[in-house]
Amino acid sequence: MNEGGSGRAAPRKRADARRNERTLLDAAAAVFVTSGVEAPVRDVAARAGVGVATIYRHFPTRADLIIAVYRHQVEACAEAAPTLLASGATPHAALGRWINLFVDFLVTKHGLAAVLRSDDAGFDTLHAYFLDRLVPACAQLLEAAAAAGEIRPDVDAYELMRGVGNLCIGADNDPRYDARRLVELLIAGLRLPHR
Amino acid sequence: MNEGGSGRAAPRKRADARRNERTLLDAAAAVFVTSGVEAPVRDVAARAGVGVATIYRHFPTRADLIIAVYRHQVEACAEAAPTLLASGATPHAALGRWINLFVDFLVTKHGLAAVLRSDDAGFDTLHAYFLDRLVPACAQLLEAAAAAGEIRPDVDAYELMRGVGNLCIGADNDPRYDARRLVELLIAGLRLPHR
DNA sequence: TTACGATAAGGAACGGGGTTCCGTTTTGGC
DNA sequence: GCCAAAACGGAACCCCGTTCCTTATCGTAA
Repeated sequence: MNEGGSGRAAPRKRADARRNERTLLDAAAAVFVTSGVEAPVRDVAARAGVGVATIYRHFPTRADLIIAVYRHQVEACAEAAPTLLASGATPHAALGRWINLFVDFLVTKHGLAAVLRSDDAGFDTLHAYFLDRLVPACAQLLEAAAAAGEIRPDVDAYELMRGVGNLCIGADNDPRYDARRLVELLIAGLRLPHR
Repeated sequence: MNEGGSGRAAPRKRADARRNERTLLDAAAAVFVTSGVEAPVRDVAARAGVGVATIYRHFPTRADLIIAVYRHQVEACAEAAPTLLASGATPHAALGRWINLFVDFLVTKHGLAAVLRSDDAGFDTLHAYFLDRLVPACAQLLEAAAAAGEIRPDVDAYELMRGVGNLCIGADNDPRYDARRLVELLIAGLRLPHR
């Protein structure tokens, strides 16, 4: 009875280490909800009842902790793309719904959009993960919509994802700013004038 | 012969203080160009050959220094709005050109867009200044374009400025990301389907 | 020209945050 | 139960914005 029997590569961690990893993920998730993604590392450590070094032992950088916390949701978002495409709606409608999923994800995570856009070297792995996972999903939708003649054919998935992410920055804590609305306008701007 | 004879409110600063203020503005401008707007205060002080406290004496917060450095260009941008409106083009074309001015300003100032969007309390005066100055200019263009039936009538100037500013974040140092293009798409999304 | 008070300067000091180091504790195979 | 390896905790370090306190400079008036 190894760990799920998936392989022998990982030498299996000690029991306390596994326990702490879970505890840390839960603590981080809780702190991120109340204080935002950029909450001090010390806060997460305190909430988990561990020392700061324990965080860095499990997650080499802040970015890795954030990735671990949100991995499930990012995966779900990526996997939603083909599902939406196959759901019968037009490709443009599927694109719109998928973008909405992404926007909802971002605006409900305080500060995540800002971190996603940070050019701090420490967040490179975070950028890479999000882009690797989501850009292909977005590209699939864009290609389908372009092939159907619904949108301009020259829209780059990377650029669009970056733009949408940027529009979501600061969408929390500012009642006068509605990121969803602006993203809708941006997506509307993609449409070809149908004639 | 007072200082320009505008009034007696300011007790006139000492000569060295005036000299240092100029020196600081020049140094800050130079440092911002090479290291970005978020360059360490100490770098600006070193470049100007003064102590850090001197910066804070002249500019109570980082934000005030940034405002002072870019004040001229922000004013010019704000004043361009009525000029463009009166220039004979359609209101929507004037809006497009004005937005381009704003975007060009932002993307050529490393990190300024990011700071403009920061929710750090220290940058409140910076936000207030930019918004106070530019939102009315933008609103004037939006109203004209809406009145001409060229764009949707329910677009808020504040929201649009925030959105455009957000789209400009990180536009430098990423050749795959073209903020101008995305902003164009966003502006295109404002148009009413003309029928 | 010099002396003196007000103004401004300089740099050390403080506080906060990310990251690392090292002595100590816990675990798990023998 | 013993011991080496693994993991832990928190102090330590570094960077950065901001403030404080001492020193230097300016400008004026004798």
